[in-house]
Amino acid sequence: SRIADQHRKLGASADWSRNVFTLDPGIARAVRTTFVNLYNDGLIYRGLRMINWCPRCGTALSDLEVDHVEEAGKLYFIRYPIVGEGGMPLPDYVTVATTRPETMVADTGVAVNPDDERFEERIGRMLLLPLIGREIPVVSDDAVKPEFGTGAVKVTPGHDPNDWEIGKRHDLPVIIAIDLEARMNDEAGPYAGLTVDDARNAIVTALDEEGFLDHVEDYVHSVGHCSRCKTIVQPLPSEQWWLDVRKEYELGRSLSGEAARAVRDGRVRIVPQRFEKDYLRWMDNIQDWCISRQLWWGHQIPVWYCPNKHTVVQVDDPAACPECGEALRQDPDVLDTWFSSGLAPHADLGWPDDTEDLRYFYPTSDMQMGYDIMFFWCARMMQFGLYNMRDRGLEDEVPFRAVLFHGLIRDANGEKMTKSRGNVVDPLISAATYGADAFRYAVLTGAAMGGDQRYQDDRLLAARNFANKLWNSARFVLMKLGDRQVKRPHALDRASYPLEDRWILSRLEQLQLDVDQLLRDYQLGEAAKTIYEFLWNEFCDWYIEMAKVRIAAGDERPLSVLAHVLDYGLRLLHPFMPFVTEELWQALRGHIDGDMPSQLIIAWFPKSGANWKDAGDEAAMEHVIEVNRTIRNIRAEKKLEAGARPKVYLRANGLASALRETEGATAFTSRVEPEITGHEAQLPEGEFAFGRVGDTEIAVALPKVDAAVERARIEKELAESSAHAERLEKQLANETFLSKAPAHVIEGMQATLAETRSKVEGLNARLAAL
RNA sequence: GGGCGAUUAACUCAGCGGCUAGAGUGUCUCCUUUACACGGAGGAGGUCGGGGGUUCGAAUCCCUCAUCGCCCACCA
Repeated sequence: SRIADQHRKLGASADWSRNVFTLDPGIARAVRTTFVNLYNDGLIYRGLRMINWCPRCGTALSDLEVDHVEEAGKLYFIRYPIVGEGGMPLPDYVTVATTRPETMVADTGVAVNPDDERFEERIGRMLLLPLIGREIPVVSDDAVKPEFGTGAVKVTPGHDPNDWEIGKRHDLPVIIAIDLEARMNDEAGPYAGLTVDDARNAIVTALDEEGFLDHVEDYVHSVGHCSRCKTIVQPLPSEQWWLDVRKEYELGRSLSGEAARAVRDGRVRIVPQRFEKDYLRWMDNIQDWCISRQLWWGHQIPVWYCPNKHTVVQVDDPAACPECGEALRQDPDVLDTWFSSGLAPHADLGWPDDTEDLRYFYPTSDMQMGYDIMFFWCARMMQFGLYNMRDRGLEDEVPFRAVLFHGLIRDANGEKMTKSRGNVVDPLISAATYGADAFRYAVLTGAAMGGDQRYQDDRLLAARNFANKLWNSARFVLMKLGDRQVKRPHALDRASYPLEDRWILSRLEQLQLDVDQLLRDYQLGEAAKTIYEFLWNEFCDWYIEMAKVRIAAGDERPLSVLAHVLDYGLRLLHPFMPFVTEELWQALRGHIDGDMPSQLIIAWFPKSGANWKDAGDEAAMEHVIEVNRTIRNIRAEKKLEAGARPKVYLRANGLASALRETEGATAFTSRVEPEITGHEAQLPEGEFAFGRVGDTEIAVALPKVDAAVERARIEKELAESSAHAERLEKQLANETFLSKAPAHVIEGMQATLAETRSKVEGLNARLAAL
């Protein structure tokens, strides 16, 4: 199918051998079995009730398939004359208010609130229905709100759900005046044959001409539309099949009750948690579900009738009526498609059969869907799963442990994508333009979990650039590997590795820890972004650049680190960007000695043992990076020639060894000639630009210095640093802060303050020297 | 009528109690340096919607207002 094709092209790593289709025989049997069980438990019944009817689709709809849209309409106030002795209308009347005057032809009563003094004497009297001439009674009913309209409401049991209930309570007749095509029928007398809209106009005009129309007010109210075709739905009484979701099928257990309980007691985790409230409110207030549809496509209801009014409800097609042997005719209606979808997790695994798949894979760990189908799908899977799996003794076993609700993708203007608007984006076109991996990454990181996002090309572009960056970095690693096969670096040999190796390996461990935690929290986008940042900003920007120096000098040890970090990086990124990572990994796998299966997709996912984790190494390397940034910053500000290789004096204390260890890298990546000394060392004669990182003083030799520009630069930096130091001092002088804040926060702040103070000192010294 | 979400750099979005608020795109300067110009180096750009409160400390928690969006509801 088209959608399966899209899923494949976007890299969904599904087990396609277990692909199922709604109308597959296995699912059909699950549907029938469920129906029959629910029927036998008395939860499914056929009944005449108010339904939502779509005149265009020609079918009943469930409440969920009706969209309520606010519309500017009118409230019509109509006078219904009171009938006196001998059936003559009196000059007195009751005025009712309605938004649908055309339904008055089917009125069979007028209702008022029993406590409404204004109508006390009217209750029980008869009214003469204008235009039609039928006599209808005034009844009293609690459902009427005295403060709305006139306090009197016309009762149309045939065309209004409320009135249907009122009518039942007062034994009012039901008149149906609107047919299944939304046209007036013979009950509408002179208006028969008109559409609902035309009838409304004609009736209002007639009422006005004959003096029955009191007045008209503007009124905004919501009108139900078919969610599929947007046609205004008609409330109609109709014989349909219903599922009673509140009725107990066992002591204390009902479909909605169990589905709500599973979430309340945490057996099912809803992510993000805020959707839990929506789910529970809906489940707690649920009404019977109209499950029959008058459509040609779907699972036909497994109910048969014979001419002698016998009804057969069973899973397998019956040959003849078991009671009288007459021929049977199957109910022509089909089930709401969500009835079968709701069986997904267990029916897909073979239920009602006792299959190995069902035993092994049920329940599903994580379920995922857009929040817009939470009630349609998630809610039904919960209900049916808990109900059906009782036959395995799993009455408390949920269909899935967690359900993730993601947001919707909107167009660049934030509009919902719809076929009618024509603003729908074909994911395959995006994938063809930017790559499926880029599409996946962009969509995954485009919004926080559960939030909607706008489809913007620049997000795709950024993701595509990342794929390209990854590709090129891997190309570099492979090029340097040549035909070598390397062993993974081993933490026991850590002392023999230089700082940058220890650093990137420590960072890689941290990445694994971070990704693991993020995935546990279902922060998929954050996990992807974290990997992106590691690979680009740490691996590519620093490690590869630094490794080049040693490789150029003939040192082969960085190759093992490069290969290992790339391997783990690809593994971590694979779930997010399966295509590039698999492709690159295929090229890489032969170069690493160790557990390298035939495909990345089946390779284990890295999980940190924290063997390389070393805070000291990370801090030292961070220092080196900052020193380099400062040097480059000075280069840029001083507008030094790109090809110039100025002398740089680094006067350091604590981190002097780290700087020495990475001296070659500094020389290469920042294009300078560094000289690392202690603080006591004297600078040679000449002009310098100064910087400072921690307790490392940086002096970049310059051709000549513009004192004014240098002073301005230092002053700006001084102002920022002083302000920062002041804030920290103030905070650290605060007794309450010191007593209440956690120790690590205070220590961190003290360290920062010390660093900031020495920076200020250094800046002041340089300013004085100028 | 209830409920939820959003409001952070020019744009699209992260961050959701702690150390000078981040990313991508765009923009400015420099660089065709031997993986990558779909690139590299550096920079500019934000009183985190308004107002109040809680706290040693708030973009982050509470209240309130505003604007936008969504969901639910038998709104004659």
